[in-house]
Amino acid sequence: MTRDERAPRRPTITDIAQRAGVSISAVSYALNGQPGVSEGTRQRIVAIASEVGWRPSNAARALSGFRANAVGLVITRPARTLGVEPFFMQLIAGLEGVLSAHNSALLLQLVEDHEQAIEATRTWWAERRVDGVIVTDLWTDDVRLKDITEMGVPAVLIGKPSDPTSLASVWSDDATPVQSVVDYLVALGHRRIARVVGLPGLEHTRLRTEAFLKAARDHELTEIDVVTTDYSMEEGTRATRSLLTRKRRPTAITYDNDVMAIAGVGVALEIGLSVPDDVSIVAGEDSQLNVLVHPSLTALSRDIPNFGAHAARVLLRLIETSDAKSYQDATAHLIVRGSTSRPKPG
Amino acid sequence: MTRDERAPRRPTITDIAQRAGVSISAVSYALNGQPGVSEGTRQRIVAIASEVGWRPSNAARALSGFRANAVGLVITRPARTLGVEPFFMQLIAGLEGVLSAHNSALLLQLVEDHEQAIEATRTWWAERRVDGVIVTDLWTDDVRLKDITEMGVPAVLIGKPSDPTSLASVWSDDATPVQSVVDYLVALGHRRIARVVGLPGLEHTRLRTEAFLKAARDHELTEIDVVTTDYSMEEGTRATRSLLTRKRRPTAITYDNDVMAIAGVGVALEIGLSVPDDVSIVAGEDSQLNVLVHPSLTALSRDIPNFGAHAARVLLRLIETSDAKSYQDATAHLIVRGSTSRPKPG
DNA sequence: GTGAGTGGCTTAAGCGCTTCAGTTACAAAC
DNA sequence: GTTTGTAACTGAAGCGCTTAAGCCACTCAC
Repeated sequence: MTRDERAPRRPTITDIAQRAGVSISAVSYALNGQPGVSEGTRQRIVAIASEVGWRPSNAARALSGFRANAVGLVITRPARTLGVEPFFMQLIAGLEGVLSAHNSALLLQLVEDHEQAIEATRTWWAERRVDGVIVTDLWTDDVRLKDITEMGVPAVLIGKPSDPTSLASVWSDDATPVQSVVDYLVALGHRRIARVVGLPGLEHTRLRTEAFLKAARDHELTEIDVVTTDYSMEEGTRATRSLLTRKRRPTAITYDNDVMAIAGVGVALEIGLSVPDDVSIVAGEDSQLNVLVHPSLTALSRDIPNFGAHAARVLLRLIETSDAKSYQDATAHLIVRGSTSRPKPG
Repeated sequence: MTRDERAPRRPTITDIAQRAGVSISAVSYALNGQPGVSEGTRQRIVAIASEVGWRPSNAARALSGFRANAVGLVITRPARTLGVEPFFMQLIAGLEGVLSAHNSALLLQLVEDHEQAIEATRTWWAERRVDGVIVTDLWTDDVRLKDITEMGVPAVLIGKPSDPTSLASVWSDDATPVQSVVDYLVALGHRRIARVVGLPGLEHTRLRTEAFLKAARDHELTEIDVVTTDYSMEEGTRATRSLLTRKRRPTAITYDNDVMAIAGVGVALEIGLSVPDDVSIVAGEDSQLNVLVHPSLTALSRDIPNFGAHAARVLLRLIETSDAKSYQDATAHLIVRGSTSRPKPG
């Protein structure tokens, strides 16, 4: 296959070497800041390089034992829940900032299930397209961790894995925020609290639900409920409808994300209940969506871009030094807005 | 720099050649489906390759004149408007589907302005990290097109460029949908219609506004308004507030995206106006957000993943055959929901 | 004056793959 | 039985870069 004829041949270090009258090694040393060339020669070479607009060929660098200068992110979510979830875009924004500052590219792939995710990761790593990967949406007993460990690909997990692993992770405390939400609702006077949770297999779903149950026990709440969904609007709607049409409906519902919480508000209105008078709503993830709607939603907030930035930093460090150090990010905090209040007496 | 010692050395075609007792060329031919090996040998080689888990080194392939097997997408949007905009995630999902089926990776970069976007593209192309790029958010007289054309990087534009260019584009008719929205609103009885538009520099903003003005002339509407924003929720709020507090406020407002339309509903409620009784709202972009809120929003809908898929196909074709063929995608159509109705008489 | 550095450079090997130009063996053609 | 042709394979160059090893002054210590 021929190269692209339209574009003029891009300059290589050979061209620079010729123009400078030195060997290509000298050029390589000069351009990489390695010792082995005099300061004068280096400057001459650098000048020529920038004059001809030279850039290193990533393929050539990667081939001679260096990095691919890229990290991979595989997102495993059904396509329909993806668009509206601001989480991933924010995470990507955070990752990106750090990566591009380190001249690393971000490879993105969206897949439907874990098997495809593993396959994508395996391909990337086997083809040495990436130097490492970011793994999101950890499941309890996640099958991927074994594969990833075996592959030997540097990886940073987003979230705390359920089992001890040698893989590095960037995580934040899932239990405390849930606890504080329950404390808050109980303090307002709520006794019937329900939780609409995301995908049941996810480890953080488990952690949060556990924390919820513990908090309920602490407060001796007897009428609590946990409904499982897939994070989608539709299931948020379904879950809320089922909760709010019970004989003794909850006076407060907390959701694992923002999209479902908003769907929940819609259902309440549809049923003729007012938020927050008849039912208080708490979103488990914060985004602009929560302030976009009326009433604006009380939510657990985290700085997700920052979270992503941390993950990127840990991964780059891991790639660079093979030194895996997990990092605990800030804990989500409650932002009280208009969707929560004391329950109506009675 | 040494290779990663943790991982076992990955198999290369040399290993396969040894085990099969043939030359590496034979292996290369066999694995690429090229003529030059007998069927028996080919099968033996393929068997060994899959047994040892061989995958081609992307760097090596790229270096020997082949592709990088990746395409780049630079998204130029301020970070804060990105998270909530479902558009890009859907576009990415569409791109991704086609790309990964063709074993091409997607490189993603988020930048703040056009200069950074050009720089990112230039770097990717100069380093031959990508075989082509997708260009979104075309501006009127977009400065990038000249650079991109000069670079010679295969590119597909999302949207119709304002000036004739040799670059391929995937676009949909922007004028007709706007026209149909105005027709619809006028048919309902609206005479005072406002439009809240996105970034003023964007070409499709210009096209739509032009279409809006033309439609208004056609219907002899004298009290129309166009307010400029940056697509963000905040500016949507600001624009709506300014429109709805005028002495003669519009009875219908159309927005260039969904996020601002939702913000607009919020403002109406805050002012004490009812949607759609006092003011009808139309969102210019459809997503699940529109059905998430109450009332659900009448919107212009497009199949964005499909749009992305088309763009990916055109780009791959362009890369493959240097044959640039623009593609007109389906025109957005109006989906009537609860946010529009006849204006209150008076 | 010799030996031992040392700075500044070059040579060459090698990363994993593709591909062009042979080479060999063997069947078909005459 | 020689030529011709072709299928099946090998050799080797080359993609652009890094880097170990070598070479050649030249300086400095003794």
